[in-house]
Amino acid sequence: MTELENYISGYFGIAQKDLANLASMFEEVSLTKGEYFVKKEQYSQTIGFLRNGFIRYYASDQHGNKEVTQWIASGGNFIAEISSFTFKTASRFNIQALTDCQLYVISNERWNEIVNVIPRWPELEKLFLTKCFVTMENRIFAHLSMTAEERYLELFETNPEILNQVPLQHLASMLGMSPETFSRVRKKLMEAK
Amino acid sequence: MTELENYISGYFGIAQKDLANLASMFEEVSLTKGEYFVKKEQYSQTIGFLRNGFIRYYASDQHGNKEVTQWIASGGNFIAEISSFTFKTASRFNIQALTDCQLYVISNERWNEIVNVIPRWPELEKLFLTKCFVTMENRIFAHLSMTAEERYLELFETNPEILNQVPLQHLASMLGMSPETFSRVRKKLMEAK
DNA sequence: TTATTTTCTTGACATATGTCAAGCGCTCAA
DNA sequence: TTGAGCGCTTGACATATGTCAAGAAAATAA
Repeated sequence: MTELENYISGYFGIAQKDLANLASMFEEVSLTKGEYFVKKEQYSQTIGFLRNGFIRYYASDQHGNKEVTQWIASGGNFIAEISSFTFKTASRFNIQALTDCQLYVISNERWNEIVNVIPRWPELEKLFLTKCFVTMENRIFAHLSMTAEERYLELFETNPEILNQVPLQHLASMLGMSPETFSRVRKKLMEAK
Repeated sequence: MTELENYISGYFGIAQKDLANLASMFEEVSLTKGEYFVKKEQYSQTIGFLRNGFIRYYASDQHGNKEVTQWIASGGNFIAEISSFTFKTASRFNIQALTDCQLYVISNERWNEIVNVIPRWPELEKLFLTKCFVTMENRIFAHLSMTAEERYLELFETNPEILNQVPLQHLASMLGMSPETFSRVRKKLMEAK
C-alpha cells in the first residue's frame, strides 16, 4: 500500500482494490517554503493532500491592519479552499507553505470522477464533510467558552509537535491571541511544571 | 406550493413534482417556549426545519460555570445536532425553543430515503453541507479578527430582526461577550446614530 | 390590573489581553 | 565564520472586556 493509499484509507474505509485506483487520480506536487497553494482572490480548483510539512491559511482583517491565521494544516490532512473549489468563488484565504511540503493534488474534474471508481463515494464524502463541520462547531464553542490559556492548553495536548515546527506568532493568531500573550501563557505553563 | 416546499426550494433547486414528495416525508411538530428539540447527552435522530420561532443551541463551559450559546436559529432554517444525527453520538448541545415554534421534522431513516425521491439528492446534500462548513469558517475568522463591537454590528446588519425577538443575553453569549458588554456596545451605537 | 419574576442597564472596579518598544537569540546566506 | 534578519521574550503601560451589585424596565403570571 502506498503512502497516499494508507492515508486515504485512514480517512475513509475503502476496499484495497479501489484504493490503488483512487490514489492514481492524484498527482504529486512539491511546494518550497513560502510558495502558495492558493492565493486570495484567485480561483482554486484543486484539493491537496498534505503528505508532510505545514501549510497556513491566512487573510488580512477587514481593515487591512493585520494578517489573521485561520488555520495551520499538518501532514496527513487535506488542504482546500472549499468555497472556491465547490462554488467556484474567489478564494477567501491565502494558503501558503510554512515549510517545504509534499502533496498529492487532484483537480475538481477528477474529484468528481471518483464516484466511478468508488460507487459509495458520495456517502464517504458526506461523512467527511460532516466531520469537518462538527470540528468547526467545536472550534467555535472553544472560542466562546475558553480563555486564551485554555485554548493554548488544548492545542498543546492535541497537537504538541506543531509547537516546535511552525512560527509561534502564527499559532498565536490561529488561537485568537497576540504573540506576546502566547509567549506569556507558554512561560507560565512551563514554570508551573 | 406549501410552505415547506417553498422553503426547501429556496435551499435546493428541486423540480416542482419532486417537492411535494419530499415535503410529505416530513412531519409537523410544535414546541412551546422552553421545550427541548434535543437534550445534551441524548441521541438525536431527527432533523428539523424551523418554520417560525427561535431555537437556541447551548451547553455549559468545561468548568460547568456558565451556559454558552453556540447558536440561535431563526425560522426558515434547518435544526440538527448533526454529530448525533450522522454519527449516532451523544448530543453535544441542548437545543431548546426560545419561543413557541412550529417545525417540520424528519427521521434519520426517512432522510436516507430522500434519494429515492430525488436522485440527485446526494449532490444537493453535499452542497448544503459545504455551505454550512464555509459559514462556520467565516464565523471563526470573525472571532479571530473582529472586536466585540464589530461582531455586534455584523449581526445587526445581517439579522436585525433577531435583536427584538430573543433575550439579548443569549445573543451576547453567541457573539462571545458578556451581557453587560453587549448592552454597552448597543448603547454606544444607538447614541452614535 | 397588580404582583412577581426575569431581563436589561448602569456604575465602580478587576482582570485578561493588547500594544509598543527594546533586547536577545536563532537561522541562514554570503 | 559572521553579519543581517527574523522571531521570541520581556517590561511598562493602555484598553477592551469581564465581574459584581443595584436598580430600572419589561415580561409573565395571578
